[in-house]
Amino acid sequence: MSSNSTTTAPVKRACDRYETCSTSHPHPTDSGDHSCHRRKVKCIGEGTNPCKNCVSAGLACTYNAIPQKKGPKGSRAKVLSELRENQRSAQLAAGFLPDMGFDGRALSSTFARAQGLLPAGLVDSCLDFFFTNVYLSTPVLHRQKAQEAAVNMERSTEAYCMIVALCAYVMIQTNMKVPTQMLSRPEIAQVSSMTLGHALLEESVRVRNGTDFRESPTHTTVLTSWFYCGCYFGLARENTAWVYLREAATQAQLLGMHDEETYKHDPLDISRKRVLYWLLFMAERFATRGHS
DNA sequence: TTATTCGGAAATTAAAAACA
DNA sequence: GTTTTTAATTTCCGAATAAT
Repeated sequence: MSSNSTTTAPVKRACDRYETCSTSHPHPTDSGDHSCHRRKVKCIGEGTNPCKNCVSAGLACTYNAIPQKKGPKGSRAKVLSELRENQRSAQLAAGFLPDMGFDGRALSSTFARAQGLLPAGLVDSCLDFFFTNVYLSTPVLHRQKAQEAAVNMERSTEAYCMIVALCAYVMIQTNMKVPTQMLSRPEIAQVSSMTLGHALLEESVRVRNGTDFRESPTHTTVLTSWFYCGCYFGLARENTAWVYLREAATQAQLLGMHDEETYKHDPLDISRKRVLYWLLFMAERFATRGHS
């Protein structure tokens, strides 16, 4: 923060990075491919354009990239919850504790989470897959919100069920190829992504049944039901799919998602909630006509 | 020898938590 | 409200490697 200007030059902005899109991967053909940022060298020249490095390399020099936002995202209590969870696991292993829910409630083993079914790496690749392939046609969830839910899933059953449902949806609907090195149990590597998706769907449904989510619906629970609906359609279990669609629509109604005033304070999510609500509304309409 | 690459330390920044 | 802490991104040092 306090750079001594008499002895050290202040850090300047390096000429262009790969892309302006925050989540994209570097693309070798981008004009910024040989920039100081890419080369990890000091951008020489008092903010001049072109900078001296680009001049000597005979390259175009631009400063078009929009920097990403810095700083923590989502809850910061990640480390603390990780420590708590480690301690809990150790005590569980030693047989000192009954299995507790991540919301602090005691869980019967019927509703406890399955261990090792969904490693963090797999969550990340499912999210990547979702936002590069599925999201374009159904932008119902903001990437940053999804990332926050993924971080919170350790301690929030609601976030856990939504993320597991999202992963199941990706695997069932798109038949995403699961990289085998991401699977913590070697025996899982043998099964198809459809089967793994089915297992994840059942896990999410089972764990959610241990909560009273119906009494306090949220955007997350609506999304979870929506993903269940998509999963069951993918599995050709249409009647179950319709039930979850109606559940999602009812929760959305209870939440007041039809009234944009209720979520105008959340600019990050407003368009996603709008899309989700209208998607549910139209699907419900379609369902009513189809069954009448 | 000089040029280039890239691991990672240090600097920077902003959000969350703690405090008054 | 302000301050502190934490966690994220960005810059670019300097060792390793490649090219001449």
